[in-house]
Amino acid sequence: MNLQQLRYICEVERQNLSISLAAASLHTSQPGVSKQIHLLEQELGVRIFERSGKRLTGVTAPGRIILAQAKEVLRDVQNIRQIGTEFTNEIAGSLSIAATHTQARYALPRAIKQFTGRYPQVNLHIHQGNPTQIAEMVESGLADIGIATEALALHEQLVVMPCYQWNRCVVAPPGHPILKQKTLTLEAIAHYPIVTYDFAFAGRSLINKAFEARGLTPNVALTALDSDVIKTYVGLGLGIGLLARMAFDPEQDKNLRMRDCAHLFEPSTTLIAVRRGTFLRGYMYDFIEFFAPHLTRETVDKAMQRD
Amino acid sequence: MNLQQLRYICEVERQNLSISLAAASLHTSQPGVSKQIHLLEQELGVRIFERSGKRLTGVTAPGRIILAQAKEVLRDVQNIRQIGTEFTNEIAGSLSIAATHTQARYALPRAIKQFTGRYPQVNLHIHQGNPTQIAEMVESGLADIGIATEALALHEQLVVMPCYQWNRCVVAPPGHPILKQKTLTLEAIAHYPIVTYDFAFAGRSLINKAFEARGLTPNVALTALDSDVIKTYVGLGLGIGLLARMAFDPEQDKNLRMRDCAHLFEPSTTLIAVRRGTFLRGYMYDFIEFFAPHLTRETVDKAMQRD
DNA sequence: CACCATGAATCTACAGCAGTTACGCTACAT
DNA sequence: ATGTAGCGTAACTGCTGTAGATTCATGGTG
Repeated sequence: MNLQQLRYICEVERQNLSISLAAASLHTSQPGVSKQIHLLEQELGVRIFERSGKRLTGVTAPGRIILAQAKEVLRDVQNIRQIGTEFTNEIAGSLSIAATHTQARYALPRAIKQFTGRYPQVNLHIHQGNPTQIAEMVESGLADIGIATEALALHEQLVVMPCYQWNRCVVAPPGHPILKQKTLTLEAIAHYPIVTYDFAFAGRSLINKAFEARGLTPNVALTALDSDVIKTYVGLGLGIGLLARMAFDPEQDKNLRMRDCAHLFEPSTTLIAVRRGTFLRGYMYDFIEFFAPHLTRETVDKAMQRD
Repeated sequence: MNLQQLRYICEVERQNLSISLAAASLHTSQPGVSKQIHLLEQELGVRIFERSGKRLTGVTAPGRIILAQAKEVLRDVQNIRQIGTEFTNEIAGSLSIAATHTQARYALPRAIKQFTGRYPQVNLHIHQGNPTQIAEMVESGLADIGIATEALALHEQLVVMPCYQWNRCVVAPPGHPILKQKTLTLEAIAHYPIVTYDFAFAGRSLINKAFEARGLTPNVALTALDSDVIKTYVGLGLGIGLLARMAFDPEQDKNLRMRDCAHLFEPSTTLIAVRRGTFLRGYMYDFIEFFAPHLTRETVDKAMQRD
């Protein structure tokens, strides 16, 4: 058994069971891949792939387990490489962050600015996605760090740490009656058409819960995937917006007015996640600390230990 | 990078930084090992071993991390091999159990008997040791399963599951005054010289705690590493024995008499441990279930998932 | 139903690398 | 000072993995 063989079977699976595609993507020849896979299957004494004639048609039961382990091995090998570069060149490398739109747009910029100032030689990649996609990106190693408010805690492979709490606000065009209410209530909000987040995002479930608890059924006119879309439609007079407090910037959103409503909803906690067992470069620890100052290197290490 | 190189550096570390010994133990030549290690160091760009001239004198900081990861890789590779044999030949293989003397002598035999009846083709190894050694054996992969009462819970890498509870008994030669007491008390026990377990073992700390709680200082005449030694010295009249209830067998220990004292001490829980992330052969699940019937395959899997 | 396109296995030739043996060099002990 | 244990270097050998050409199996299509 060798690492090459493990790479081959993983790539073949990733390429929908095509040996030819896998060979191409690994810059090698199709017969080479074919042969190595056969050798591995022979050595282990089990078929990894199901075949009908000469086509690969599926993954066998043992194959599934073997593939999972093989991925584990390859990740660990990748880790060893990381360790090498970390000690050779502490300030260069790449950092890949997966975050939701709201995080990327409103929470990340400050940390990113600090980070690029400190580590100009680190290539930065920000992937945007919904919380589930973010969890998957971190799990698969496509992203080093994931930031979101939901879904992360469900994944066993992730080490999840709380960053900060936040709550919501109501935005409306100037002069809207909701802005004149003495005290803002859920009843008042439910009275108008609402523009807010899609279900997959930003604690949308908490919003619904609050209304339900009061026996109210809010009139949600439009759900959007990000705060900017919400604000745009509120600006168009489609209704009042219900969004993350941090997503409102009085400087920029001059065409809207905001009222805080932290007292109406449970606060949400933004989480940061890394894959368990991954070797974190020095600058990754620093980025985490820029983003959430209480998450020092020691805190993060402890969380990863605890698991 | 390849698996061979990782094997080499691990073995060199294990052999106290001797390349020659590592080469011998891996059945290859010294220059081959030397060369591969240099190649790996070159590829990673960091020295793994510290050298003074041509001698290896230590492990560098990055080396320590790399070695840890390398061991992880090798274990996972071993796992893949296990998966192969599991599906090729479900009933053959080997099972290595690490247990304390008391467990091996009194608790294991029944499960072992059932096991060998069911799986005659599985090679069985029982390693004896103190709880700390047992934990290390399981962690390093030297043993598949560890059974002990203490120390296991401290290791992060282990998945620990409770098996059964037990308590202690007093043994003494026939006619000893302690056997005639109407009700057995700690005071009565403390009145005689005691022969019991060494501190590392079998909830010895619980014994001390019970006496301290009553302000008693027991007169411990002799501490032993196993129950049989204790019984031997009690037979010689050195004092009364305080040992695990299951370690007294009226059939065999005809020269001694026993009094249960479950009411005097907190019960101890015997634990079973496997290394997290290890692939368990089918028969290993079965062994665990033979030993502790409530630990079904599902229960064990869940415990390993949870971590 | 025949034909074709696609994709995997087989065969052969070759290149590169791991492993071996012989030898030189360095550190440390006596 | 000298011997010895132990690592590195060099040249060679053999094996293993890779590439290219070809053959074989499958499934789709007119």
